[in-house]
Amino acid sequence: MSTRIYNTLSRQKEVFEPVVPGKVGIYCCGPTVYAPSHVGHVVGPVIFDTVKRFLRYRGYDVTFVINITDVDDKIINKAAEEKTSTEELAERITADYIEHLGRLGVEVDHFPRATKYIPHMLAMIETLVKKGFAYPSGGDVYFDVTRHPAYGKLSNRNIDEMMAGARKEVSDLKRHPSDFALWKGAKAGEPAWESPWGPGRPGWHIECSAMSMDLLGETFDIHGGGLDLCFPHHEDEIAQSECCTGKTYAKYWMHNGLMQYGDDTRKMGGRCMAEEGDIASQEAAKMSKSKGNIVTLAKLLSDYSPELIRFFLLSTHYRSPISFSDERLKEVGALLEKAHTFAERYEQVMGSAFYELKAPQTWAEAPFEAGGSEFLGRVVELRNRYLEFMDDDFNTAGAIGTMAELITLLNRQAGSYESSKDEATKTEFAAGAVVLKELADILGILTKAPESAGGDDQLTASLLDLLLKVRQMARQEKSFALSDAIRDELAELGVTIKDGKEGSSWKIESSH
RNA sequence: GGUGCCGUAGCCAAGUGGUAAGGCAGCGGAUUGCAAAUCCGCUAUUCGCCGGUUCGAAUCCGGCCGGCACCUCCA
Repeated sequence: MSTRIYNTLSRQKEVFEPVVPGKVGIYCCGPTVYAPSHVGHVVGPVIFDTVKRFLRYRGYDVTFVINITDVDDKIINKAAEEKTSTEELAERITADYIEHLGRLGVEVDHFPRATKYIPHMLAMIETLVKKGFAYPSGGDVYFDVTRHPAYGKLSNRNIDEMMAGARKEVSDLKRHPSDFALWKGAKAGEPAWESPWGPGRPGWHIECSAMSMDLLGETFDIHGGGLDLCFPHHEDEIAQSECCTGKTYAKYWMHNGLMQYGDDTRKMGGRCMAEEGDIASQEAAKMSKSKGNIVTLAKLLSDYSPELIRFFLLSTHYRSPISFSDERLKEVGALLEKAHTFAERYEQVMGSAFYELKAPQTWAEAPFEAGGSEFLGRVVELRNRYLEFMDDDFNTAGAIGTMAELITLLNRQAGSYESSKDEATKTEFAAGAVVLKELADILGILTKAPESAGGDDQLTASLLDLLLKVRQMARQEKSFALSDAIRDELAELGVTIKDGKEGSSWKIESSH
């Protein structure tokens, strides 16, 4: 069984073979920290976290890196606007970002900061200059794209064609219009570091090369990011890295589709956003503002559970664009709720929490020959289909489909046990539930019971229990008008009543 | 103009040569005092359009239509 990855470099799916057997390094381009995170900033992290989880399940030792760009013009401008230092602004936004990733279940091994890697970058730039791939010019240092024959291999472009479409003015400090800055001479008042070419700061792309190679090696496995970063950012990373080391930089390039807001197609997937001065983005911003659909992550996570956001992002194949809307979120939420309802049922049947189940963390530990009954045969079949989907370029949308089928199968088995009270049926049910947990762990969902919106306190719980007791009396006396009124009115307060064979239960629905 | 991605039911979404997964919504049934939850059944002769290749195509090729992204240095 082998995992295949769509590699942007070759524009086809390739069998995944790590550079170092048993180990995998993943680098994902993170945000420029100048404004609060929005939903687009977490698309890549959630996807690549899932890639990490799946590869770990497949037995690899995975290291996952997301960088933080904490030196940039946008940060400088924003800090000036807010009358604070760039350091303070960057720290604050970074903390906000990392906290949100944590809530979304994104497990990152390293968050390297650009400002901590200045010496690494300077060393690289010096090497590039020494080797003749870069040249100093007026306090800046530029990469000479004409010296790199493979320039354009990732985004499938050639420099001459691009010139035809060039629409911006070209700096006269450059030899070729496509040359890009490795180092930028400092202007007055800007954060600056000493360099052989005078005080300045790193260019846009060099940080990713320096940090990824330092943490993952000069040749590493997977480099990810939003589709919008493919050119020029990733193209330039490849050029400068491979010219510097003479080795292959990243083996597999994965690009995720961008988040879209309904009709408004403002891109949201990468670490950079359209400049405010850009006419197109002004219109987009206006449109978004009037629709009220620019959503910060903080706002989003106050309306929806982190788990739902994560599940939503995984419900579409990662290479497709994903549309953000409340309707879509609600739709996806229905399936997630079904899964949690199943978890409750599991607890009733087994007397222990589904969320606490210890499922196999790797493929090798999982008992693939569950054999025997038709039920377990079906479970294993569904697991295999799930894994085939994931092996095929991390098709989470397809995998979720098989999970939905597994839940239906498990519910049926639960019903079968509840009516027969047959111990063997129960044992099989338990084994099937472990498989569901195993598959959910790969997606990073169903890790804990959904948080209810308030009502966690003892008094509320006692009052609701009391209300249910009163209602039960009413039902026994067949005062259905009364019992229904209680149920209806509680429903309006967001409390759902379920009448089961074993008695009634209440549940406070979360806000959405 | 260049490069690339996409177009599958009311909606969302898998499927890349072998005869259309799954979810939401809807309808019918079981269950229920009625509900909720759960289960069962039904719901695309058809995959933007037109040609071609093939025994066979949503899947490959060509053309067209429609949507989107990127085409640089402070995106």
